[in-house]
Order: sequence, then structure tokens, then C-alpha cells
Amino acid sequence: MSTSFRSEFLTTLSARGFLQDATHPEELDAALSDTAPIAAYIGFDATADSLHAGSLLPIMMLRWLQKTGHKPIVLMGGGTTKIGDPSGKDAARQLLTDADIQRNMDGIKQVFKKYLSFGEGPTDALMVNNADWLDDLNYISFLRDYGRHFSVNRMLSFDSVRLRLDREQPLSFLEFNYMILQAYDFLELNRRLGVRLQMGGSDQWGNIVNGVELGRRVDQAELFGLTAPLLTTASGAKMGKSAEGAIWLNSDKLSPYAYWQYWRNTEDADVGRFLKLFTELPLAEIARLEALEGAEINEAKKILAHEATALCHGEQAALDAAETARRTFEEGGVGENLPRVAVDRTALEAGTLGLLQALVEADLCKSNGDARRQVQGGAVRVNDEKVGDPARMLGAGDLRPDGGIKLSLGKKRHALVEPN
RNA sequence: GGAGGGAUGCCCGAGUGGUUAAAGGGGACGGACUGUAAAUCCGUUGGCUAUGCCUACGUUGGUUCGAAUCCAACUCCCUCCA
Repeated sequence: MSTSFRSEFLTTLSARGFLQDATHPEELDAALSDTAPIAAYIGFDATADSLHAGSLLPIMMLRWLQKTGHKPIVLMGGGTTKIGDPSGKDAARQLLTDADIQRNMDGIKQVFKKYLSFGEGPTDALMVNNADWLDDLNYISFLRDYGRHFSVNRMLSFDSVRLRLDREQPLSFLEFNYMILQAYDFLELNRRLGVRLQMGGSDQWGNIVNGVELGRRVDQAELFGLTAPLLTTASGAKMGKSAEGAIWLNSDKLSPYAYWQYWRNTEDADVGRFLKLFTELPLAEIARLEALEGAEINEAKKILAHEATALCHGEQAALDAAETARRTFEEGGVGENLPRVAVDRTALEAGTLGLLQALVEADLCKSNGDARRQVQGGAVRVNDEKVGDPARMLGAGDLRPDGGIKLSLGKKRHALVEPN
């Protein structure tokens, strides 16, 4: 995709590295260049009550879409989530109830509100749920009206299916049908809201193309598809995971400080790419930051962390996180925003509060055994002094002048323990 | 419907009666080195009221002094045949 575009939207996506593939680039570019806004959608799962950094790329695409004068549609997979993704070998996966799905969608909407502006205007974002049309489908009439437009021969040739078959891994009929249901989503969105473009990760290419073709066959609609590259870090890891687990976008699941830290720890080789994808800084500015070498690239990482955090949690939260990090790392002090954990004052004053227990309560270790091993491995510090004795108790004598005890696991993970 | 193969810790995968909390790899965490990076090297990686105890090799029973390993039934998956 090295063509040059007329539309602001495609020009931006292309320059910032969001573009992998598109179905009819020229026609799409022309449509996006018209004065009338184009409605475009991306589908999201409703399997958790927040999204994580892996979903940030599509979110940013919707944001750019809106910024360049078009209408973003967030499609929640409420209907498909109800069935459950059949991949993975444990059939034990729980099916979500309607209430679960609704709660998840509410949580996810909180994330989108930070990035998109919702409403009823021509370029305001909308959130829709495919359960609205999938729930009431009649099997026979669905097969007759839409099933006949799908050739199994062709479905078998799509990567999502073919790779599974080549590896002789099971592929259930249910899963095989996902493609059809997703294609139908596109058709339905076109009929209901006039949506003409579907975007997604490159793994969605097959699904998207099917939707485009279904629209053409059934309604003679001119639909478009566009995919973004699948994102991994320079060392090949998937985006959105870290030491602490998933990088959630909701602040009640992951603090803005931890979110800031995630971006601050970006690998050198990824800084330029991430600045383009996850911030809205001008490309010239990014080019300058990207050119920094050696330790100076840390400046670029701080800017990346700030911009990404400000988008997700607001400007003030980003500044606070930076300040906490500065005090914690550059001065070795206690930052205001370190996670605070209340412990039983009586036990503390009696000297019966074990260090191991405190580490677990502070969420630094997952069990006493884990805490014990970390202490023995020399990873634990109390008020910045290394502790080697797993039987160590915390007492009133450990309280610092500010009334707390700072626990550290390794260099980066800290918590402030305070008696209640 | 018939025949055969399989189910092991976060994941992959070895293990076919005892020294197996279970090889090896990946991932993850910690340490060293650095720039709060990467790469590399080292250590750790079921739980607990902890020189011991408990839980764990699909599920439930059985054989045995002793079972992830043998037997039976069941559940799920794969392959081939019809």
C-alpha cells in the first residue's frame, strides 16, 4: 500500500503505518474524499469488561476516522460472544450471560468515550450490538437468503480456515460459521446505518472480504474493507501484555501510572512506530524523536508515555504518572501515586505482620511461597533496604515519617503500605 | 456404527510401577550488565500455620506396600473404515 491518496483519512493512516491492505483503494479514496461523511465500523468482542492495549490500534483508527470528518461505528459482538469463541482446547470455557455481556459492554463503552465523541450528529460515534439482529435469526431463512451466497470451496481457501486445516487442528462448524455471521454484520450495518467500510486487523481480512462480497451480491451495495498490520513488539511479543498481565485501558483495572510505565518501557526499536500509531504528534516531530540515539531515546519514550496516557486517562493523569515515575526512579523517593495498601494497624504494632503476607496483600507477590522465593532471591526491599530473611516481621519501627512503609519488588514494582 | 490413537503443570512437551512437585523448551518473575530499553548470562517458577504437611498428571472407581505410569467405566478430542 504505497499509493498516494487524496483523502485525509487514508493519507493519515498510510503515513502513520496503519495500512496493510484495502479492497478497492482508489474507489475508497474517492468516497472518503467526498464532502459527505462515510460511516465505517470495527468489531470488538464483549468478553471482558475492558479492552487492553492490543485493541488500541483499531481504536486509534476510529479516532482518526472521526478527526478527518467521518462517522465511526463501534460494533460490539454481543451476539457472537454469547456463543463463545470455540478456539482453544478446553470446551470448559464459560458462556457469558446477557447480563455479563451488558456489563462488559458498559465497561468497554467507558474506554471508547475517551477516544471518540458519541452522539447523534453526522460524524458522532455510535455503538451498536450485533445481538440486535443475530439473536432473532431464523436458521432456515437465513440459510436460504444468505447461505447460498457463500461457497464452501472458497471459504476453505481463506487463511483463517486453511491454516487450521493444514495443521490438522480441529475447526468446529460453529467456528466455520463465524465468517458468515461477520459478513452478515456488515450487510446489516449497511442497511441500518449506511455503513460502507469495515476495518480490522489483517487477521480479519477474510471476514471483511466476505462481508464486502455479500453486500454486493445481495444488495448491490458498494462496500469497502481495510486492514491494519498485526502488531507485535520488535522482539516478537504480542502487544498488550506485560509483567502485571494485560494492559487494560480502564483505570479501575490498571492504574494510569502502570499504563504510563508500560509505554515508558517500550523497546528502542519500537519507539518511532509506536509514536506514529499511538500518539497524534505531527510526523515531523516524531521523526526528530525517532532519530535520538543511546540514552537520549529515553526522552522519546517519556513523550510516548505521556501522549498515550493523556489520550486514555487525561492530561492530568499523565502528568501525575510522570511525576510519580520521576520521584520513584530518579530520586528513589515515594511517589504520590504508588499503589497504597491498608494493613491491620494492630498486627503491625504488635509486630505480628509478616513481610511475606504484606507482599501478598500489596499485590506484589501472588502467594506466600512466591514472596518467600522473591525474598530469598534478593528481590525485596523494605524502605529501600534489601531484606534477605523471609521470616522478617514488619513493625511500628518500619514506619517512615510519612506514616507508611515502602515495599519494593525488584526495581520497578513498589507499593506503599499504610496502617488503617 | 466399527477400529486405532490421545488427554500431563501458564503453554508446548518428555515420562509406561518406587529416588516424580514430575525432564526439556517457551513464557513469566527476580538478579547481574545497562538507559526504568533490547541482547546476553545466572537464579526462580503448585499451596501452606513449613527441615514437615497438603494438593496435582481428563473424571470416577479398582489392583498394589507403592500409580502420571497397570485395570475398568465414563467424558472429551484426533485418525482411518462404513
